[in-house]
Amino acid sequence: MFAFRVLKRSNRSRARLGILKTAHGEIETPAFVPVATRASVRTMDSDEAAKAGSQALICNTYHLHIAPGEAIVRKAGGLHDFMHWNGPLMTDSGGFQVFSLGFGSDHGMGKMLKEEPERRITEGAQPMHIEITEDGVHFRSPVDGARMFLGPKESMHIQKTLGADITFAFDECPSPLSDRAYLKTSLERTHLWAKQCLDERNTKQALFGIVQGGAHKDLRLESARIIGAMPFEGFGIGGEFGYDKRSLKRIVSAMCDSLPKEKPRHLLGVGHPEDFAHIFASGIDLFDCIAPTHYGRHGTIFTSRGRFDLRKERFLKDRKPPDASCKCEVCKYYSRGYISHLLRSHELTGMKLASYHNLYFLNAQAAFLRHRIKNDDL
RNA sequence: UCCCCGGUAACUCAAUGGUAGAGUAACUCCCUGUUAAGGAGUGAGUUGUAGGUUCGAGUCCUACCCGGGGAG
Repeated sequence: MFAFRVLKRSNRSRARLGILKTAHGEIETPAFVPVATRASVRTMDSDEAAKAGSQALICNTYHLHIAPGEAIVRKAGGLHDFMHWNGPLMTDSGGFQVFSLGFGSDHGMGKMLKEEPERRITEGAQPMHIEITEDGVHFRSPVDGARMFLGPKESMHIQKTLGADITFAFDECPSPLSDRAYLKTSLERTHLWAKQCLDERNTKQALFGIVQGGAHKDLRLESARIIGAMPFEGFGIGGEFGYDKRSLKRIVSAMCDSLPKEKPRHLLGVGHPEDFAHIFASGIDLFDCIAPTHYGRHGTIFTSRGRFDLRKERFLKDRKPPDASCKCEVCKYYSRGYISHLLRSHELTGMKLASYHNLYFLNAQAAFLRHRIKNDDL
């Protein structure tokens, strides 16, 4: 069961309020979707993720295939039972790992750039540790070095076995260093894979196609037109959008204009809290980001007054809560000083408290922006 | 009182008589569909003190100071 309904369109921006229904419950959109790569929002159990305001989670096909393997998850009753999460679940296809374990690893960089790069990856280039072919991608297991292959068929099969409510088509997330020629070839491959994923679809799970195209608006629009014409239940928007932050809003807005209006759009892997308003105003319904847990474990908290690195010594004597205007349990009971002490001592609880606050803060930020759309304020 | 061992960056320790280094901590910056409880960078020293030998001493010699151990 899958349905998406737009409840309200803003007359001030492309923002829209909606409700997405799955067999495991509804999602009020636009919504932030926390990342639970290995079937857990890092440092938290599923109840805590829910308490922090999460409506849905997104797990990863590649990671769960490697450990514990989809067969074990299925025998445990499927992903929902396995991780004791009764709400909507998504699985990402492993397409991002084509980048992160490929060119991303080679060049020691993430998918976002801050300035114009000096070197470019050109057509025909291959990453050092993986091989990208027409059919899919050859990886080596980080566990035992065994050869493994992930393509559209394989990804869809694993995702079916895992049993999330929403699945994603297998794509190539191109490196931000890719030149136009590489991007065009990669895009054709991603479009081909999208079709092959549709051939493997099942009736129990929704399938979202993924739009790519890098920072090139024309390629983005071409991708949105091609993927948008395919019978997906929704669409993921992947990759990067240029080193200038304003280009994200420009490109995402343009893509939302050319994707089917009645279907949900999920912005993949983007979402620092200061960008939420732009993301909403661009017409996005769902988006996920590792930021709350990733930054939390590294000691950075997001607050209404900006980011703070609680590992810094000056926070040890700080008796204030992480964010005075936050309603989360961490801010209710614990001080920056305590969390700082735990983080500086490498206590796992410090990472957890920071992660939990961050997650709550981001979910609350999304709820607040939904409220603003409701009140014609966004 | 004597004997032995030691004293080098904030901490723990390196350095055949030839430019004093590392790890940790500190500080700064970074992290966006998790290769990440991670990464990059910076500052950091009268080598216990005072002499001596030497072209050159953290290193060898003498005295003293401090710490640890042993003998009596």
